[in-house]
Amino acid sequence: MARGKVQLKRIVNPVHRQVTFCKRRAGLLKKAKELSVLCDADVGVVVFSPQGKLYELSTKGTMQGLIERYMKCTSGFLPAESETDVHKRLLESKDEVNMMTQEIKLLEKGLWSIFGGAEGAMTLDELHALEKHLESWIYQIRATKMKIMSQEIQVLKNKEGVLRAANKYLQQKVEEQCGFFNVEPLTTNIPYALTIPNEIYEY
Amino acid sequence: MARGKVQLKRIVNPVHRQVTFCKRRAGLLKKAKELSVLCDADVGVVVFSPQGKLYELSTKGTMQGLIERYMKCTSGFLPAESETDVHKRLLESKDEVNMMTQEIKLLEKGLWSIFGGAEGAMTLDELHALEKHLESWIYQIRATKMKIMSQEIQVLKNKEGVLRAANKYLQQKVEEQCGFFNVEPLTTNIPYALTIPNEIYEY
DNA sequence: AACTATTTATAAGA
DNA sequence: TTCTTATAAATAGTT
Repeated sequence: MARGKVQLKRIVNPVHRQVTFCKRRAGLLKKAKELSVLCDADVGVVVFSPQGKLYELSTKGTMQGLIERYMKCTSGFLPAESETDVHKRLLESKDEVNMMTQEIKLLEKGLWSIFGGAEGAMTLDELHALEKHLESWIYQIRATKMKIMSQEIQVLKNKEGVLRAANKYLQQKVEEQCGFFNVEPLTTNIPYALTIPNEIYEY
Repeated sequence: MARGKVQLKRIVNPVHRQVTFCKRRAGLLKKAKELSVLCDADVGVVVFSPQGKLYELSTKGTMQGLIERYMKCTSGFLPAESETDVHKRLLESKDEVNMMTQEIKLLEKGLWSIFGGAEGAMTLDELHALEKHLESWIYQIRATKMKIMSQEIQVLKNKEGVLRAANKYLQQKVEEQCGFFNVEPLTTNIPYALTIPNEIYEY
C-alpha cells in the first residue's frame, strides 16, 4: 500500500513475508478493535501464522464465549452441559495463567525501572497498573503486620498472667514471714509496674 | 479517517453507526483475506452486529475446522475429548498457576532484597520498612504519571495558543473586509469550542 | 450508493 | 525488531 502497489499474491521472499505478516496482523487486530468500539459489535479474530503460531482477539467476552455464540448461530455442535462445567473451569484456569503472566511482566518491568531508573520507558497505562499492584501489596503487608502484632500481644498477656500468679505466691510467702518477724506487709501486690516492651506498638 | 478524525468511541448516531459498521466490516474482511493470501496465514473473523446478526470469514478450510485448531492451540476443549483428558489438563493448568505463584513470590523477594532487607522470614520491622519503600515507590510512580500528563497538557496548551493566535489574525482580516463589504462582524473570536482530546485524563 | 478530502495503513529502506 | 517516509488504501462526511 505504500511505496509500490502490492500484488495480491503470496509474497515470495520469506523475510519480506514475515515482516508483512507482523505489520498486517497488527493492523487487522487494530481494525477489529475499532469496529467493535465504534459500532458496538462483537468481533473475534484468529490468525495462524504459516508456522502454526496463534494470534487472537475477541473484543467482548472471551474467545470461548464468542465461539459458543457462533455455534448457536450456525446450529453447530454444542458440548453437553456436564462437559461445559469442566471446560469452564479449565478456561478460568487459563485466564488465571494469563493474568499472572501479565502480573509477572509488570513486576519485571517495575524491577527493571528501579535498577535503571528509566521509568520513562513505562507507559502511563503500565505505571497505573503497577501502582495498583503495589497498593494491593501494601494492603497485604499491613494485614500481615496486624496478624503478627496480635500474636505478640497474646504472648505478652500470657506472660503477664504467669507473672501475676508468681507474684501472688511470693506475696503469700512474705505475709507468712511477717508473722515471724513482725514486718509491715506490702501495701500493694506489685511493687512496681510490670513493664511491657512496647516497641511493637510503634507502627 | 477521512474528512475528520474519528474518536474511538461508540458512534452515537444510529444511522451513522450502521453505515460505518457496513463499511468497516467490509474493510476488515478484506484485510483478513489479504493477510491470508499475502502471508500464507490461516485467518478467521466473526462479527456480530449489535442486533446479533453474524458475519464471518475463514480463509482456509471451514470455520469449524479453524475453531478446532484454535481449541487445540489454547488447550481449550475438543468436542471428542474424553473427560479424563480434560481433567488432566485442568490439573496441569493448576500446576502452572502454582509455578507462576512461586515465580511472583520470587520476584517480590527479589524486590525486597533490592530495598536492602535481610532474606528469610519477615519481621515486623522488615515489613514496616518494606511498606515504607513501597509507599515511596508509589509516590514516585504518581509523580512520573503527573509529569507525563503535564507534558501532554503543555503540548495541548501550546497548540491552543497557536490556534488562538491564528484565529485572532483571521478575525482581523474579517473585520477589515467588513469595512469594504459592510458585513456583520463576528460576535465571538471563536466560532466553536477548541476541542481537546481528553483521553489523557482517564487516570 | 457514489464521491473526495483526509486520515490511516503500510512497503520499502535504514 | 523498530523507525522513517513516500505512497497506497480506507473511510468520514457529503451529495
